[in-house]
Amino acid sequence: MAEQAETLRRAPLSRDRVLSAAVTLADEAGIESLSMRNLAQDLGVVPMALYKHVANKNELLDGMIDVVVGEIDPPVLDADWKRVIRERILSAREVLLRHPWASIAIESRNEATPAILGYLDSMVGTLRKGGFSTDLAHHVMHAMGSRMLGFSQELFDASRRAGRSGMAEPEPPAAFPAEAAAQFPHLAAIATAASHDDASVVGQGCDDQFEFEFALDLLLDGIERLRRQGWTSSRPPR
Amino acid sequence: MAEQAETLRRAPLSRDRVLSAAVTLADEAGIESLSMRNLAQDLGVVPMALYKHVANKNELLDGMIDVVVGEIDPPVLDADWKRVIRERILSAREVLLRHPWASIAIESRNEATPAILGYLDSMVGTLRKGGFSTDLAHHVMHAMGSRMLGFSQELFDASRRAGRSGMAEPEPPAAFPAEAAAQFPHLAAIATAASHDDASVVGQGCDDQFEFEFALDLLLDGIERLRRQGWTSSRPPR
DNA sequence: CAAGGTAGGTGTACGCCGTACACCTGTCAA
DNA sequence: TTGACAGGTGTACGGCGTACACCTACCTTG
Repeated sequence: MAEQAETLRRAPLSRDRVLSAAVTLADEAGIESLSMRNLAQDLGVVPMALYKHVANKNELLDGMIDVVVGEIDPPVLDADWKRVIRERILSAREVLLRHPWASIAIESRNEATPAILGYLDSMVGTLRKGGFSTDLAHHVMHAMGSRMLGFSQELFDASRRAGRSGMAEPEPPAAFPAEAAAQFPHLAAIATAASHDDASVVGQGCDDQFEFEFALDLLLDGIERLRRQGWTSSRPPR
Repeated sequence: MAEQAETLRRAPLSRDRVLSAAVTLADEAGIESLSMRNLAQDLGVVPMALYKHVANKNELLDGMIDVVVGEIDPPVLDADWKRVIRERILSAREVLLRHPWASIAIESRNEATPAILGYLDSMVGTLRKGGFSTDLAHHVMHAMGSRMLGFSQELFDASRRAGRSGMAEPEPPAAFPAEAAAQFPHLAAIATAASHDDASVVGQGCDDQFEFEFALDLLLDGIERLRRQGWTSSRPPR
């Protein structure tokens, strides 16, 4: 009887409930805690029940990615291409900062999901409307790479690390250890300079948002120059 | 006796032998076939034997990464910063193309290995010698991101996919499916344009090497402009 | 030369993982 | 009333990383 009550109390599963529970679990406990078993437990259900709503774990990840991509702001209308793209990418970045596991998940899938294709397609549309040739638009998309989706492969980047191991403690300031400083003097110089010139930045002494926008604008400015020059592929026949 | 003979015939394990067997296995069978058990089998040894030479699987991956990074050409001497950096990055790219699993492995580690730190440090050194301030060099390193190591996060890129599932068949030309073309018209336009304007490019109609160098030069040119202008961080106080 | 420490390979076992497959049960259409 | 079916359950399998106890061949040292 108690069991029956519990069964009744529980809202029935659905693909959407599974996906949003998965997103929440990954947000809170890190992507590596997202197992079918853990997810099922969160939903008060036996692991195999999930398979009535998602085909397998890969499809679950695809669904989670689409949830995240759906949170990116739609393009601003009636603005020049550069502003539209810049703002959309910065919105994507905000979304990915809310879901630090997502960039990792996107990278490790090997097919684009429909939602991502839709997003990219709309980006190309913005470029075309801004006067880019198909050719140039194509190369621009490649040049932007993952930045298009609001993240850049930073090699070793604290916020992405967070997606791996849940709420790992923010890690003490961890100034460049002396031995490493001797071995990597140039990196040490950067590390100390970055942490000194802005005392308000704690811990890792470098402002990710600034770096992201620096690279984004560097690219956008270069791209704008190519567009104004009427750049066209001088690709050798090869 | 036969067993004894086998034991004798077999060269003794060593960290180097373990690492290079692991690299070979990942090259040939794909990174997802690299399990401690498979690796041990290739070496004619029981899985736990590996743990006498590497602490655990993560440390194995770190070691493999260092092997790969060690294959990158040293910097050319006596050339201007731009050429030194460009050539070194293109060398890194060649290495990573030989080991398609490596970019994935590098991305999924969360600490830089000493070899990578050494590589990055020497890159910063090149910039500094080329007249960059520590500040600008820092931002440049961020802007280059993973391109510094010869790969860019391309979102969905055939060569990196190969690192996942061994020698997956090269996949038929796979022209943009008609239904998708309707849904993503701009992507379809790019896909057809790219595969038409160079008949010699087979299958996926887009020249990865060209795209890589396009983005690389776009960045390098923008960076060169900042350097000439004596760019300095106008980072807002906050 | 005997003794014993040690480096390195072995065997077993544990707890995770994804998921195949058979089953049960409540609901609703015919 | 019946029976199909959607959706939750239980059991089981093969794979994974690796802890831990062991065994054995060698080298050092008295």
